[in-house]
Amino acid sequence: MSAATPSHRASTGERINTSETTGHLTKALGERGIRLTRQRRVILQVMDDAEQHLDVDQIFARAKSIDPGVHLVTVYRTIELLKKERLIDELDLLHLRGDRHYYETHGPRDHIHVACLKCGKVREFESRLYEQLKSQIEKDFGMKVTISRTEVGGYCADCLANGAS
Amino acid sequence: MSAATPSHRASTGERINTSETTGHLTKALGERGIRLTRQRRVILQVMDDAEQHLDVDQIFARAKSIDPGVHLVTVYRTIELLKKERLIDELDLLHLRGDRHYYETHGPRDHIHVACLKCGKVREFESRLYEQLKSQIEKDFGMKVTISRTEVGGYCADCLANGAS
DNA sequence: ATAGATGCAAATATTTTGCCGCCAG
DNA sequence: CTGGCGGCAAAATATTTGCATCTAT
Repeated sequence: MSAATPSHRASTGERINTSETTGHLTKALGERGIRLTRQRRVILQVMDDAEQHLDVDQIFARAKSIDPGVHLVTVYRTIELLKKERLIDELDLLHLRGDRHYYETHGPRDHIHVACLKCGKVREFESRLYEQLKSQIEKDFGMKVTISRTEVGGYCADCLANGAS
Repeated sequence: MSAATPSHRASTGERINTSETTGHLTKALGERGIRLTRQRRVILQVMDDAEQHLDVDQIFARAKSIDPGVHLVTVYRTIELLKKERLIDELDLLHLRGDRHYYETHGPRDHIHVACLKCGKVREFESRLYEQLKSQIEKDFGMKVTISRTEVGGYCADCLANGAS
């Protein structure tokens, strides 16, 4: 959490899924009085259990393997719902692999996605500087910031060592 | 329309097009030995003259009004070329108005796009903090950062005054 | 019971591709 | 001249919508 000793997450962006996180999305929707259908429960579980950002097809595939009766359209509709409720974040990862979108549960702290343009590895990064930056924007513009997304691309240490541009 | 008057650009992201910028893209491509066709010159001019980020259809419309013989496919192909040459940046503006992409010429300094979720106004923001943040990422990961995109959403001073959430 | 969700198919929207004739260098 | 480029149509992707049916509360 300090600038000098940054608290970025594990190297490929994995998330350790502790028991506290399990069922988080389901619980959150329930508390808001939103109907929990069988299909929704499955999709929410997939999102909660995800060790990293997933695209729509990945979510669909995992959901289907739990319950074959989940339709792709329902995945889209549920994602839309979760976005509206601000429970998940949407990423593009700089369109590194085409224009698809990726989703991940909205954690307690915003983080930056850092992608290697050569090997495609994506890492997460948190920094007090990022929080300061958002505060500065709020102050300078007199606005309330509710969403932010930062994606950074470049060449990672490994790829540089192997002679990337 | 204005909050404080800090060190960022004009309130709706306009760019004053000085004579130094004119023809910048055309010149850059020429110097790289890339063929300058009639259609490309038109599209490059549109991008250079743009006072703000444009989507593909806007670029197409402006190009057609200069030279009706420009095809949409050529716009796509030229944008792809410019992206590859790192001469333009691609934005999504947080998918505020759907999933279309916006493009703008890559200026000398990176800037952040700040969008109001209610009125849709987009402003630009530059900060030393942002440069520091990128340096911190480079140092911590031992990587070379070559692209970065930050998009922030919230409610602007005007909309807050008019009772936005 | 009933508002709201899902499934399915079809519609949209956006971007890419194959092929051939044409033009910038 | 000639290899890359643009036009056209069609394909590929990605996402949304209409409507009848079903279900969580």
